[in-house]
Amino acid sequence: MNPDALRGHMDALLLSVLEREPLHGYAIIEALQERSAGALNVPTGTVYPALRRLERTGYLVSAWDTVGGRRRRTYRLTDAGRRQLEGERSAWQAFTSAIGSVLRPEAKPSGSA
Amino acid sequence: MNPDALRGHMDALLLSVLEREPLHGYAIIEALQERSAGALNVPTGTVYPALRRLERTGYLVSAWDTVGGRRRRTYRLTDAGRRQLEGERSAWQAFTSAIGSVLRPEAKPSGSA
DNA sequence: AGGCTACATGTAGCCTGTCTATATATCGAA
DNA sequence: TTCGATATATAGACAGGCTACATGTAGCCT
Repeated sequence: MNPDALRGHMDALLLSVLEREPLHGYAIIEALQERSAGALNVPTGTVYPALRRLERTGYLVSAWDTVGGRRRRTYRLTDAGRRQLEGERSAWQAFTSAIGSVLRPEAKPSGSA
Repeated sequence: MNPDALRGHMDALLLSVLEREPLHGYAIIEALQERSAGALNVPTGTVYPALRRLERTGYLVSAWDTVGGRRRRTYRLTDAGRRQLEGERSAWQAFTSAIGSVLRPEAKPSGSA
């Protein structure tokens, strides 16, 4: 997957994966892989800064906890984050629809000139 | 439309719009708008450099001509460009499928824990 | 004549999000 | 004691789309 393709869609991905339950960064990366059947392999250097950015913006809040001696920072959606997720979903629809309508190979109308 | 969203998809768009017939830059911008029902408003500062890049790569070739006293640089697909377009199309399918499967709000299985 | 809009191309430089590479630390298994 | 998995974090590179600007023709309106 061309890395540039993700540009501008990471936020939607992260928000979406946190919709059902709070998760920590590492688990988010795994969830992304699972849900996409392996197609989305997002490096930590992308996810961790993105999560912090989303927290700074107010879409997420985080809290530290320790499980089995390991420290985790668990993120959960805020109300603003849920609203944002809805916006991201419709933006995604509009986006794929627009690109799709250009990319779709138009069958030439039968009466060719 | 979030400008970042286009990142990595411009090439596919340009190649696709040139599939049927050669066009010059200005006409390509109009074609993009028409085909996307106004959703894709790509500035000249994006299109012209991208076209040159695609020509440098070998997916397009250009030729100058003059119509009504105005100079135009008309681009057409090379064979490599057509092959690339096919690749872009399947990459687009894979991309939307991957993102879509993450974004799609999963209906919780009826028997909630 | 002057001004405006549409047509037409082009570039410099900014912006910013993703990636690579690296660092740190715990735990369990070999 | 070394290794892989788990877990977080940051610096700096990279690159492509965008803003803003520069240039010029044609045709219309007043």
